Amino acid sequence: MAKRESNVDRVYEALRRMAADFAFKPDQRINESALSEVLGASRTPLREALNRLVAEGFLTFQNNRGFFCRPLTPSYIMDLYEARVAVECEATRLACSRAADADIAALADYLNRMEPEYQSATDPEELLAMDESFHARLAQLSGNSELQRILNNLNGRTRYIRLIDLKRMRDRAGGKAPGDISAHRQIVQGIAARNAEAAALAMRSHIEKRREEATEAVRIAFSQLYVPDE
Amino acid sequence: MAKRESNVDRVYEALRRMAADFAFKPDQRINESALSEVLGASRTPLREALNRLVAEGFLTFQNNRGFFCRPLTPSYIMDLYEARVAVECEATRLACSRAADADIAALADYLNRMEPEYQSATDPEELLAMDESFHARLAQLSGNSELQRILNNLNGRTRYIRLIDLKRMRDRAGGKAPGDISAHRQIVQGIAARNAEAAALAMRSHIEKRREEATEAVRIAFSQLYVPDE
DNA sequence: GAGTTCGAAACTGCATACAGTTTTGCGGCG
DNA sequence: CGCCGCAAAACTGTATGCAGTTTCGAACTC
Repeated sequence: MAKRESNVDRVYEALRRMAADFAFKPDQRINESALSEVLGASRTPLREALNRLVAEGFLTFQNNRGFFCRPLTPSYIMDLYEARVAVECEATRLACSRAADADIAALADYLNRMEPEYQSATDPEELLAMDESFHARLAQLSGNSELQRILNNLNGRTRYIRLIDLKRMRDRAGGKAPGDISAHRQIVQGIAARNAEAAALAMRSHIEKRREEATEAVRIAFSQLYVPDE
Repeated sequence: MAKRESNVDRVYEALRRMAADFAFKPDQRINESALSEVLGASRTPLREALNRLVAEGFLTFQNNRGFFCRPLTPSYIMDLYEARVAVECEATRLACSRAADADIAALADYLNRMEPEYQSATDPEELLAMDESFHARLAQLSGNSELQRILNNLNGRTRYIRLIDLKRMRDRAGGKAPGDISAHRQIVQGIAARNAEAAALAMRSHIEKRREEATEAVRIAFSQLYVPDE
């Protein structure tokens, strides 16, 4: 048998994480030679991975000038959140009309089991992972793998902003997670009742609330990205 | 000054067209050496382009086995159409709430100017180009470049099926284009009236009608792809 | 004749090299 | 002091070669 994971895959995963976390600063040019040395691979597999990330919207590319980190602007983040609304609301509608009762119940159960952990967690990364997991599971109920794929991509690209947002919340008052899980519960209830409009509406307002928070988070992200170290 | 288009771009465009048109049969393995010779480029840029197409969902990839044409199944096409509903309905809603009157009027005007051409055209490729152009313009009205990007990708991946569908329509009765443009007109009217729900509903039923046709078209596509030549 | 094994051929994965382009930095000029 | 021009350095674009893996087919077994 052979190795299951190629060099390109490894490099791709590393880059994806770096790009999602803005390890490259917005608009920063990416030096292939330097990066290939850091990642322990030659430029050929590195460029293959970079090309994938361009296609996924994590990076940009200019002829004869190379790869760049995507810019970070409020309107870009807005666009991503609006796209999330589109994808997740439709996924919710589809889940209403075709998800199995057992699967809906399983999601509700998941929500219940997670609740204590969710309420007590303070680590933003952990909170975000749980939140993303819920939304991914919900998208699964739609039975549509394209919507799942798109959502996964959008989540990857808003991840950094959402983390900033969660950190901000943690550092201020502690009253955030409770409201959040109730929103999730409301969505699941709508699905369980097979009420597509209600469920989709709950999803929409849930995401739009997040989006408004995110706008503020972008400003903070800016300061973290441009002033940060030393 | 330099050449604006690199070799990779050229190869990418060629491959994208080939993939969209199923010049490779579903699940067919793609031979890099042979393909690089056909396209007049070495394997390095070819592989970079192939990687982009994998990220965009036009091809698949397996470690140590190479690139494959995506499979073609009814459920896959359904997924793409459902994703289109998600994206275009939300784009329509956004257009209602924020497009400039002038831009909406321009789209209505475009529809009017195109109508004679649309009514008289018989070439499926031409019809499809006009249809895609309308939908792309409408997405532009949303002011959301992510939705535009996703729509563009989805259109690329349903392109072949839609062509098959249009060919089928042409070969049967001639009563198709008229119904179509009226649906477009209805959507634009909804936007002009700033009636988001009506416009989105019109868009939804427009695409869902197409989707049902497409399901039948997939069956035809199968026969064309697996039995076809000689 | 169906199934198995094994070696050769074909193909992919990746490093490297070099050509062409862009960027940088320095010296001269206004 | 700033600006232009130019040459060197740095970087990207792509071809090529080789190592490792998979695929194919012929010979062999039952």
